[in-house]
Amino acid sequence: MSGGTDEGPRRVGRPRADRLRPPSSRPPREELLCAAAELFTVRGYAATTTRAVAERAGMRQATMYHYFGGKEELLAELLESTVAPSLALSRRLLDDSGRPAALRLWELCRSDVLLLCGGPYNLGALYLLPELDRPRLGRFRRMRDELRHNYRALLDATPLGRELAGDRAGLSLRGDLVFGLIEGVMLVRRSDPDRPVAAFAEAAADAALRVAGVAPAC
Amino acid sequence: MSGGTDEGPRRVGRPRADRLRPPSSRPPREELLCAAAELFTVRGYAATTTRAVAERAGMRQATMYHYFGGKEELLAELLESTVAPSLALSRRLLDDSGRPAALRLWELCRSDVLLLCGGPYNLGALYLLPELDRPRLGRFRRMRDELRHNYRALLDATPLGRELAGDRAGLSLRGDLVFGLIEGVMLVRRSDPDRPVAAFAEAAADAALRVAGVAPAC
DNA sequence: ATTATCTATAGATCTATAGATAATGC
DNA sequence: ATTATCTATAGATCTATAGATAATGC
Repeated sequence: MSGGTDEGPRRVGRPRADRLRPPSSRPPREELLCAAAELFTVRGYAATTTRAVAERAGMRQATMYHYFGGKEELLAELLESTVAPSLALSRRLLDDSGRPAALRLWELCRSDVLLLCGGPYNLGALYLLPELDRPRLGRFRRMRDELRHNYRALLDATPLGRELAGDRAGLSLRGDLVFGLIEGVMLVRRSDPDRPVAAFAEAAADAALRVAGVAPAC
Repeated sequence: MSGGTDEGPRRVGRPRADRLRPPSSRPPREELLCAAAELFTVRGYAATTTRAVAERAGMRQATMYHYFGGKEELLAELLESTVAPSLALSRRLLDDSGRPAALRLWELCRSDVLLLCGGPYNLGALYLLPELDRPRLGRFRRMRDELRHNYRALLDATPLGRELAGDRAGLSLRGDLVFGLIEGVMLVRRSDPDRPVAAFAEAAADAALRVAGVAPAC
């Protein structure tokens, strides 16, 4: 009879005051991040107080400062988690010169949409936050810039990309439109949150290639 | 020598305390809306205080309440101004059955992008505000829903639309992707604010038709 | 008299820190 | 002893209202 899911609170430190909810097996940092993700997307970043985040994670307001320096640190960690996997994939795809560039671009788009729409919260909606300009979010901004740059590089490696190599402005425009379409899926998701994700991601990737003008079958 | 631009303060009511800036010829309501547009887009809606708006408009915080019931009313008026002209145009285009539907859809896209990117502030960035669910913004939500519906109706009237008339899910998906691409221009604008608007609007409209799959020349 | 503005402020927050407390670990 | 949490709070806001004031209009 041992090994059940609820092995009782064997934790160090003063017990929590909130006896209403189960002790929760996840580490407190994760509980805070999860609470922040929900509140930032549903109520808004600036409108969310540190008290609301902490209380939803089952602890008192002051306790949050044991794990994070403030709201901004929570935001930075959440944002980076939405871009890191796509960035890593984009690097791998850039190196993999075996397959056609258009195909690799398609895969990046599909995977990026999956990431943006797969999680329980629409974290992509935070990309328009004016707070993104704050210094502490510099690392996220740099990651996103590199991702955008990698989209561009894949597009340039395409047959159409080589053809238009002289037309820098035109290529830049197409690249930004593709990137905008992919990140714009957060708007689509908002208008219809219950759409099946897998099929949607493929449809969005198809659309991105049509925008780029490199659709395989047209 | 009369008829100069600065005919002196001949206004009713107690003079403003702020002597530092010129009396400003525009009506106070407009000054407030303009200040709010800048602050909401640059600093964020929730992060902007009533004091900041009023002071930027050249008056004291309390005076704002003479013109608006609060921040939310400013937001509602700003948002409606970004959608009203496109909505009116979409109605006219739906009635004008003389020209091909694809062409009319293109025109709506172009005009919508022009509206979203033409003004001095990126008001489209406010479309993701969680505050949009508040009751006072119901009118804006309904206007935007009708606009989305009219995009869909134009797409349905297209040759491809008639062809796919049975595939409701597919059409809905394409419609949402088109609408998402157009509203997503605010993301593109954010990443490159100084792009020439007119050419960009046409390029975005072209891209929208490619997403829809009804591009004239492909 | 009417109007647009001002000053002052009550009441309600919210953040971040200081210091106490109640567990486990040794 | 170490740790995770708690309680309490100082200081800094922010919103919305009450009531005073300084113009013009008649």
